[in-house]
Amino acid sequence: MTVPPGRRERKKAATRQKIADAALRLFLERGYDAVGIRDVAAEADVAVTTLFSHFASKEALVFEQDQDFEQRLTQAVTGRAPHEPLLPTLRREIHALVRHCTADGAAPVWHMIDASPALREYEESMRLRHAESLATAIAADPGRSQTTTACRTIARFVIDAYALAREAADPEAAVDEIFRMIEAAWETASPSPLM
Amino acid sequence: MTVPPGRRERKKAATRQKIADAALRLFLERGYDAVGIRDVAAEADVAVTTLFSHFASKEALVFEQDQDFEQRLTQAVTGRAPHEPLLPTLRREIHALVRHCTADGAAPVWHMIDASPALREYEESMRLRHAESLATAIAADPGRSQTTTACRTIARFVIDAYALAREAADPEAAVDEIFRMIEAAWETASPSPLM
DNA sequence: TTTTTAAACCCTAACCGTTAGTGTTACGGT
DNA sequence: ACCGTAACACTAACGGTTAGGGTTTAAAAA
Repeated sequence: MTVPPGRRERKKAATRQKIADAALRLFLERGYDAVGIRDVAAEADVAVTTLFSHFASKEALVFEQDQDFEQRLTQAVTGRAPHEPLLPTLRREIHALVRHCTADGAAPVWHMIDASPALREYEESMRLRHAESLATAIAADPGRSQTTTACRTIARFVIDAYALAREAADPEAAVDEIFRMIEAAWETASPSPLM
Repeated sequence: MTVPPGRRERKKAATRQKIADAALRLFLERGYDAVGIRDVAAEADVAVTTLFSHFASKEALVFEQDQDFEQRLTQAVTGRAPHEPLLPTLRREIHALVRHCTADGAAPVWHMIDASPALREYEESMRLRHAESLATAIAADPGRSQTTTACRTIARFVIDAYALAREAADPEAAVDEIFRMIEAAWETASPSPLM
């Protein structure tokens, strides 16, 4: 698998990267709102239509690689050792993700995101999609008997944990605090106790 | 209070209503995406700029009166009888809101919303704002000692309950199921037990 | 009352993200 | 060597949104 990619795919990847780099550079230099799509295309030396064949929207230029987010969460669920409990696994993963985006190098980018309502909104709707994927992964987990609603609820709560922790004064501690609440909610949704 | 409003304010309110009515009529007739802002303005017989002085965006035309949502939730918290527990109050309110928007008359509008990604996204970002207001209201509740993070978390969970219940097969039952989970989370966040 | 202020409204023209239509180039399979 | 097609370019437009600048009229000040 992963045969040596041909010249074609390498060129395509290079173009995509060139666009993403140009976009990030301009956005950080002049501010997201002050940079137009036409500016980015010119800086990357591509046509506007080409830009949009690589990125679905202006906002997507900023969240270039955040399909990882979705995959990491669902894989944490589906790919964990058998009998390993669900929520500690998710907590560890959220910890890692929060740490990743509160790292020093990422600060300017997140500052830019927080400053733009359009970007905040986009990020939120991204997270909604992530929550749906996560809910599906949780519902498919073997040896589990919660309702569909409970699974979707927990998935939302986990995504909320990420969003809230990012904004908290002490993100790491916030993850733990919120996950204590989620654990309690999850146990309540279990069909066994007192039945 | 509420002195007789002058002619000016009455005219303004009438214009706003005329725009909202025209918009809803056209949207339901032809579909949200097939109707342009210029169409709505023409139907309401106002200038496009006037339309935008009453509504911040095209999507806001659809969610015309949903500031109620925010106020109902925060007032349910701040205006409840002393010593009345928080979560049952919120559960009752969410029940009412879910019932309201799953009522028969509201079906066409919600069908339209579900059919448009732009509207779904807008609604979600609206709910984020609602969650923030609710979190503030909860945090300001007297005789309570949860952390800020816990309050924001619970507020999010409550808003999630609304969103998830709306989409569930049996919305009323879903509200109860999710609130059982939220209660457990809330108790875990209380600083008293086992200390 | 008269005068003044400013809110509500109108119109035109544009800005900006995004897309359709239509070619052109050049890689990759045959 | 040849053909199909993926990647890219160019132009022009569409649709939401805003800026600029003007007119009317309710309401507050004189």
